[in-house]
Amino acid sequence: MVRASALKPSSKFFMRKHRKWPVSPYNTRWHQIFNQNQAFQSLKKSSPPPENQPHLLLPTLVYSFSTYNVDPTPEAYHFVLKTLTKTSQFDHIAPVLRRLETVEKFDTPEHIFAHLIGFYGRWNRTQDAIDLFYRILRFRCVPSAHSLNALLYVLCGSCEGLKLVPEILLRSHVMGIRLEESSFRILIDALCAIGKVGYAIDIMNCMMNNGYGLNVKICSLILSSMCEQKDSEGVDVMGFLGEMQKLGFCPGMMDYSNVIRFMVKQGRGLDALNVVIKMKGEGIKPDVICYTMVLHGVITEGDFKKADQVFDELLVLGLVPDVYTYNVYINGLCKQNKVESGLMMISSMEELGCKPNLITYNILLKALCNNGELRRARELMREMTLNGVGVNLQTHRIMLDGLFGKGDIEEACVFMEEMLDKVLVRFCSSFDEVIYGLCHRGLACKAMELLKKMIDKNVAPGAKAWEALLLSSGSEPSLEETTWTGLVEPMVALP
DNA sequence: GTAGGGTTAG
Repeated sequence: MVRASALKPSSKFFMRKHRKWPVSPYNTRWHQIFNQNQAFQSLKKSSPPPENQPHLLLPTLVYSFSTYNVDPTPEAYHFVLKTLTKTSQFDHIAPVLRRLETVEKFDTPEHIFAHLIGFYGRWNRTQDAIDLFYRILRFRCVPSAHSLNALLYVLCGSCEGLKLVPEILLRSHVMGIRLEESSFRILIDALCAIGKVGYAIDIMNCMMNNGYGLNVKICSLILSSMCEQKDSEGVDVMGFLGEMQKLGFCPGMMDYSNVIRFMVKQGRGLDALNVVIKMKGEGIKPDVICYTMVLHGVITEGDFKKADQVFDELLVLGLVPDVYTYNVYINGLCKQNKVESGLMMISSMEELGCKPNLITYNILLKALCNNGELRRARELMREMTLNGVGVNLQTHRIMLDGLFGKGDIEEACVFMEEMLDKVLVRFCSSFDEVIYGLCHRGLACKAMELLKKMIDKNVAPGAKAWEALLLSSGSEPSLEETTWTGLVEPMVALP
């Protein structure tokens, strides 16, 4: 057969001129569509405000189309349903669906159901969403993964919903729906989000058994979820990675940084270093973040020689260490008791245009305090303020622990009072130490004074402070009954 | 199309 469009313009003209039966201008498909459009426009124009008169929407639809003597279109129904969902008119949805199901003859487009299922989900009406899904066939609609996915999104939003998934999947099979990659993806996402990585792997395997190829994003997601497992004992990340690589997975920078972080968290710094070696072998240049994590891991393992090698290597590769890298490195120096070298790093960093931050200073302050060099610690604290780096609770705690550790209890008390006046703090175990120390030196009165101040400032004393005070109260005649009740009452109100 | 991911202490 020759299509009209394939004919020459002159022949088309000929056919129109010599048609055997003239076509009625009122009965064409074109005319019907025109009328339906007119009816739809009139529905849109005259539709009542859904907030006040939602019950009038459906009659308006029926009226608009009957005026133009045409059947209502799926778009008109979708318009009415969208209007109702926008204003959350749950009760008025059912009659519209009923008419759509029993009166209309057209095949209802699936997207109408996907939209409604999503709407029910957003309002936690899971059962409504499920019921509608089961009803889809009755609307002369062949459901696909589109509406199934809409329902899966709803179910994956809650633990109770997730439990219903197996039943829904079986039912979908009966309904003739073919699971798509996107459906598997939704399930895997949900399982990873609740930490059920084992099940997520099962689903991925099931997906590949269904003829789908390896999906890089799903692989990465499962790998990163494995790395985030709280109970990481026995989690074989490298084993999984190897298996996936055999199947053609090419891990990227983020995959490897997840693995490195996992190793370092487990205290396996040298394994993390091996990951970097593996990366280089695969032609991926690890970035400064990977190196910083590995440096941290190696230092935690106490292998300072390796740490220096790692630091040199990153420089050779042309990577620019940033404040994180320097902090890790300086921390390593301090662990080796090379505080002077650490302090010198501050100047080198500044020369290289990398400003030391609060953490840099806290690391060095702690090292100085641990060495009993309180005077230099105070100097450094002044210096950091001058450099525009603010102190935090941790800074104060380091100083207080330093003063207390050096046995300078009087200084410690002064410092603690300063903290209570200046620093917003809810709890600080160092305060307990000071109170404990005072009690053990027979200075229970001073201890009591500080405790009162703590309670005034809404700072909760810990068990150690209370215990020390109770034990020393017997030998201290100055602690009267009223003092105790005065202390205990506000304590009850503490968080 | 890109970003994401890393540091003290408790």
